[in-house]
Amino acid sequence: MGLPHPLPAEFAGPLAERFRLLSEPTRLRLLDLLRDGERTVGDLAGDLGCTQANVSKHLAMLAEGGLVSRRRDGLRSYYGVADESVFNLCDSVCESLRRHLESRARAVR
Amino acid sequence: MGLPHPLPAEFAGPLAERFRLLSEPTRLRLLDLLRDGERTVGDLAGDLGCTQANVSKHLAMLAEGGLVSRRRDGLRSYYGVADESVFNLCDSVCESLRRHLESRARAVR
DNA sequence: GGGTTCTTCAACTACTTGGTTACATAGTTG
DNA sequence: CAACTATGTAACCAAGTAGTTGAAGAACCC
Repeated sequence: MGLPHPLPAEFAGPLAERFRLLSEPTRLRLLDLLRDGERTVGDLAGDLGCTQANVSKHLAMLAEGGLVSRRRDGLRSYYGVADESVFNLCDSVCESLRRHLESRARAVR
Repeated sequence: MGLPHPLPAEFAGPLAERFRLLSEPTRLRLLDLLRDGERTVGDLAGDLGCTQANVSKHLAMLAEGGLVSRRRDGLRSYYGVADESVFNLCDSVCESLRRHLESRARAVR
């Protein structure tokens, strides 16, 4: 388990791709909005204040990467979180970020 | 601790920035190469087979984000991992990726 | 000092991508 | 069927960025 070391170039690509999926504020907010349960595209677009087409595109990316799931019911598509582990990831990064900013602040002093 | 929910837009930006730092194969391989200890720029460039300028630029980004540290000694700059938690992150993502690919494969069958 | 080596900065190119607009598709309701 | 609604898709534009090349900066040796 874990990563091979040294990391072969073939592994670095897909890994980076995965991180890239999370490197966009709108996508992160989408995931967060889905945290409480399934939502429709228009619904999410309303909450985020951006166009429906834009949201649809981001959701398609997330779905392609397996982070969200899609369920069609009549007119609407209901999207939901497919991989809860992303939230642990975000928490981890948040902590690391906080540490960094704190040491940054300490350095200024 | 943890992330605020709902996630405010001001949080999504820095969080995404952090993920973006990891969304590049060359930068991931650099971090991996540093896993065993400090290395110099030219050294790393040799291992990766790319130009020194390129490596230097990537390292500067990682340093700006607090993921690597820099120590100057005479002619060379020695870079090292400043935040070991990135490796846990990579492991997590790797696992999630593996799950996704497996379910993908199962779906094809 | 002059010369050398390692590192970094600056300008440039090619590519990627987030966002919008407009249109197409599919389902629903009258 | 026709009107309407929700979603997805294609074309396009602007901004950001990875990589190269060339020159400048910094520390060592003679």
